[in-house]
Amino acid sequence: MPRLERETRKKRPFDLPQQAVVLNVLRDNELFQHRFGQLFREYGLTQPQYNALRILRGEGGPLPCLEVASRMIAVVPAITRLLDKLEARDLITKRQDAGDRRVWNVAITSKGLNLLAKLDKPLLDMYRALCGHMTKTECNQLVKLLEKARQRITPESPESS
Amino acid sequence: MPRLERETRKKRPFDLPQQAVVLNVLRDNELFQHRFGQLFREYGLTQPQYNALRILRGEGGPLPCLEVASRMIAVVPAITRLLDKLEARDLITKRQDAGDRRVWNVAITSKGLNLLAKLDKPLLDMYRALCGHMTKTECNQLVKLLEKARQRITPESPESS
DNA sequence: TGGATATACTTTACATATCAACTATTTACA
DNA sequence: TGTAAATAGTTGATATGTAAAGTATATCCA
Repeated sequence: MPRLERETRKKRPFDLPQQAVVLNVLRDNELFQHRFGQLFREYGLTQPQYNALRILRGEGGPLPCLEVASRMIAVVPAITRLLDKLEARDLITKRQDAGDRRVWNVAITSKGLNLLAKLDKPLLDMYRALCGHMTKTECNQLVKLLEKARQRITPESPESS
Repeated sequence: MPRLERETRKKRPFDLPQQAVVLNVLRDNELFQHRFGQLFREYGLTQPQYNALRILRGEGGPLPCLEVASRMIAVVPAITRLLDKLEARDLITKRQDAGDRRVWNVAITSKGLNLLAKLDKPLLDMYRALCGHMTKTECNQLVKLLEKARQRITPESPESS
């Protein structure tokens, strides 16, 4: 019996190889997310909060709220509340755009940058702890296949099927 | 620039191949979950609700609440509410165990089975729509690598590091 | 046999995902 | 110009993930 079916004590085999792909992705994700969630919480963050901050750090400057949302594959209303909470903790700033007053630009603060910096090393350690038993070649191969697996799905607008 | 970094407009390359693995798993999962969530909602279910029902159908008989939780990698309090809601909709039954009165056994009802049956074909279509461009060989290889990737993580008790 | 411990949940509280509906502002165009 | 449509974001309601604390029952063991 393949591994996932044994782990979940599933009685029926997979109907399709594609089904096995999807369910195994979901499974790995659950396990990974659980660990990362624990780490982030030690630093007073949740995963989505961390993601938003990391996007802003990577950008290096202000971004419109919806741009942050699209990079996170977050549904729009979720971003409003998430960013509001980060702003309330002074981890980001949120300012109305001068040119288009519908737009609110958010940027990471130095307090936010400091918090992220504290997480950099523990995160690298976590990556190694979770997947350090895989060789670089295996990792690259797995990444390539994961890229191909999501090829048919538009990343920018998940709702456009 | 590797694909995920371009998709998310990330400016820095990955520090580790293991990091790329984890982040690509999270990415595929987000995209997959989004699509499946939409499908389930058309049938009045959420993903966790569907999972619980599928576990009970697969089992073919009653299971203790916590057994359902462990197969879903759900934290315990979440299961209580989820199962209560399914019971309120008559999709499952929940009965106190005669031998051990701490235990509540849940089982899927015929109404629950009918609902799941309606989803079987759309789900197979979805698997094909998402990953149908991958060959069987690629799927199997990807599954093997995903299994290896989670090898170090105990599936039964995610909290036991 | 009785008290400490373990087990199987439940309850509460807070954060996020999701949809639907709404506000404010801008753009397109007749 | 002025009205319809599009865009950017907010608000409200329901469901789940998570931790912490509580309840009921069972088990261990001195």
